[in-house]
Amino acid sequence: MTHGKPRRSDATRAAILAAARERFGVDGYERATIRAIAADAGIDPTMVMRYYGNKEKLFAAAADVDLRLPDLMTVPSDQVGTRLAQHFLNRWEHDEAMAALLRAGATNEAAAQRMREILTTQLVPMVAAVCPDPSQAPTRAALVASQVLGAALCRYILRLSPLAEMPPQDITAWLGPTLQRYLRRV
Amino acid sequence: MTHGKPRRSDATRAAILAAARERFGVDGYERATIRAIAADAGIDPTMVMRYYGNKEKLFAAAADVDLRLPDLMTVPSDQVGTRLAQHFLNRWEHDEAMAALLRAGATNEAAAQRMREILTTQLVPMVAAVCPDPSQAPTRAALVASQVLGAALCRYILRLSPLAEMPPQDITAWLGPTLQRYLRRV
DNA sequence: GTCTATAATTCGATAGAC
DNA sequence: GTCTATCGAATTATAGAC
Repeated sequence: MTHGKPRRSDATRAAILAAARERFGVDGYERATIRAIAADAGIDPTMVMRYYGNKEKLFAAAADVDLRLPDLMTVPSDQVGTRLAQHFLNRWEHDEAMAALLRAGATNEAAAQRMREILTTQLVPMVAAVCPDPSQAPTRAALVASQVLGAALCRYILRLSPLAEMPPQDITAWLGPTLQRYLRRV
Repeated sequence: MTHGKPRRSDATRAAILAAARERFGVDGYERATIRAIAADAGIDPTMVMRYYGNKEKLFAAAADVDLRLPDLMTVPSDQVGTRLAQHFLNRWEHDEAMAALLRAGATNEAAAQRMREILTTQLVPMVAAVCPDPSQAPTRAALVASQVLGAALCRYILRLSPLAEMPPQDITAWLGPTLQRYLRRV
């Protein structure tokens, strides 16, 4: 969301956001401190407050994730499950904001609210486009979320063996048929 | 684990544990305070420290959960998935310690360690008893955990609609085939 | 824009009277 | 066993000098 004129201190703001995503992702909302985030970003803690107002707004900015869901209409209908599993695995591996949101959502109501919004506004419409009966989209999307978030929880947060060490393609092979069923089963 | 002689203040200890399970379950590890737990139990905060030493030990006592897994050997092999889904739904609905452990495990390393122990010592052996190749038990158990924990996360922690409001039997009907595949698919 | 100093809370934990 | 009082540390957030 680029405004008309880029501010001079956008680099500093970006450094703060990167540090915030990492800290919120590793420590969760409560234990991630403004001080630690500022230290990681190499600036003064006061600057964080100046730029983002308070801790809650900083988190909202750090956890403003876009699932970047693919267009499943171009995928053969018997492969949408595997394709979606691939996509989510890739997103989790490369975007720290995903872990930040998940970890914080477990203990912080505002973060949980944001997760519900993201799932409702991004995942549900995509599911509605590929599932047999669009009126079932919220239910099917919630089931997809339950498996995707559960796998991410076990792999990235709890670091449960052997799920934490498995190659992404192995996980995709297991989760693909599950998501396929949640998306398409009549 | 009843010792030889029951102590006089076991009622107080039990009240503390019940309050701790609720607070840890609702607030997570960091935001659940000794003061709030003591207030819920109707006693002095000092007593909590006296009985349990410190916050970490109190949580360990509150989150000492037993999955009470059923003996799936007595269940027809094509129904183990549904039977297991039923069991977990029932456990989540009736034991606050389950939510306490899940919520805390997301932000507290000690709690995550306890979850790994519980899954390794309780779930893996059960899976080994019913899956085709026992050497795959850790992998299959982790997949079962990913779906069960993910569903619990969405339903009880994030309160994601419509999963949060669905009747348990509807959820069982969806998750049963998934768990069946994770347990038995060759 | 940047930093020092500090206000205002809150928490876990302890000492000690009774 | 129970409670009062409090310590010491950590946190978010603000005020204000430069």
